[in-house]
Amino acid sequence: MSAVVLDLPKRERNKQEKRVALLAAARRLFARRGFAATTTAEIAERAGVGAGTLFLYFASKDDLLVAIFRADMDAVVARAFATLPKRASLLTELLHVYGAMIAFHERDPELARAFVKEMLFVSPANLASVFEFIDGVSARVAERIALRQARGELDAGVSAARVAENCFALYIARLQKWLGLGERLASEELLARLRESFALQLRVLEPAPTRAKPRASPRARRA
Amino acid sequence: MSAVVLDLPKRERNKQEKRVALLAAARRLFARRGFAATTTAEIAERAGVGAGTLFLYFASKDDLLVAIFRADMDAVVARAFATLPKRASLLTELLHVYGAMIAFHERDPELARAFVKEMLFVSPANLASVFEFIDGVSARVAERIALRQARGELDAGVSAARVAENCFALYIARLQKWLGLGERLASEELLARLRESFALQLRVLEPAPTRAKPRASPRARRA
DNA sequence: GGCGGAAACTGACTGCACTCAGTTTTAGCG
DNA sequence: CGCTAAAACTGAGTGCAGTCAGTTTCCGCC
Repeated sequence: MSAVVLDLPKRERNKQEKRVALLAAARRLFARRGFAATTTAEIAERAGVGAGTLFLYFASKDDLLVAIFRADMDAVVARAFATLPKRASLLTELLHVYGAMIAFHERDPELARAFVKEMLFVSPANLASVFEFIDGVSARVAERIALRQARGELDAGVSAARVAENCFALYIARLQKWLGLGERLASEELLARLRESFALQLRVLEPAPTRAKPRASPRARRA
Repeated sequence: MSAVVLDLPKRERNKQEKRVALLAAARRLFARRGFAATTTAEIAERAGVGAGTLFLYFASKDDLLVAIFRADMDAVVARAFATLPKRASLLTELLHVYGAMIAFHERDPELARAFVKEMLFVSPANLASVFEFIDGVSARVAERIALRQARGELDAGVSAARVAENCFALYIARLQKWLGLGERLASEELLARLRESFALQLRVLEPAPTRAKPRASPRARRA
């Protein structure tokens, strides 16, 4: 009866196992049959629990989806930051990261649609997790900005954190519009639009002396 | 709407009347009982049509909500542009307009939540209507920008339309986050955040010569 | 007027997310 | 070890959005 907590109380362990089993079952079924066509009863059965038990672990079917997505997105983002192109511009770096996320969403548009629609309207626990994700991405983006500010390449008088925040907002808005359209637009098109939005936002970071001049930007010159 | 041809073929007229009756019934019931607590059967009954008929006019309950909201928002925006403060800064004008929208959303947060969640994921007809709304607001914002560019107050080398687009994106993202939090944040707080986001985006419009100098912007100077 | 066909309409029905009263499992304690 | 209470679990049940086979209404045409 020692205080060894190595193997947690049986209860806790069971709960963890069930949670994991539910997530795994849901992931498989969503991928195979699609989100809408998968019933919560199926998921519960595959996970070896009662139909009602699922709802002790996740507040809703959407909640479950968000929990799954969150984990996957973490991996996608981590990889994207690990493979940042060398000696690239800030804009290129941003598009590398957000492009990776878009590519991920593109892999399963139905899931992505459901996720993006629900992500801000889930249970408090998952909502916190979503914000954690957003803040995590923004913070790493802010680092990339701050790094250049420190080098004097970018105007240090502008808050890197705020710019990063705005960029995420621009990304989310564009992504939603794209998913809402239901693939009527190629993802390349989305990326191009996002590039424009980012470029416009990032302009505030250009160091004062050189800004006004029409740099090397021969595109995007409509009224 | 409108274009009420005096005697349309009876069929067309009946259809219009039913559509209007459904919208009216839904508006009343949503306002009284709330969105979730109102059933489509109730709406149909109040409108004097069969339960299934509702779905001949609106693809889903959400679709119906979006149709209602769209009309109301039009009025809100029109009024906001009609009451723009005189001789105010662009930022002030923007906050006047978007503030009016936020105030409207605040009046019935449950409806607003449902609307914002669904607006980009509705039937093609309503989706087009939503985009029309977004583009309409952005276009009028762009006008306000262009006007100042013409006067030489703002850098004319930046696309007013793009800036306006970005502003709407920033608004949507902030609004969603706010509604997702479920009123845990005061709307004043939301407005303050939006002001920051807008201010940062609008910086790109500042005329070149004066920009770098810490002009008349004593707030927002954190790392 | 009356006929044929199409468009509009209906409400009983279906399927599914989510609930909850009742049951089983676990943990703490003498 | 029982014993108790609470936590976890269950699956039959509930309510509702959305469907569809069958019915009614409308319209053009002879």
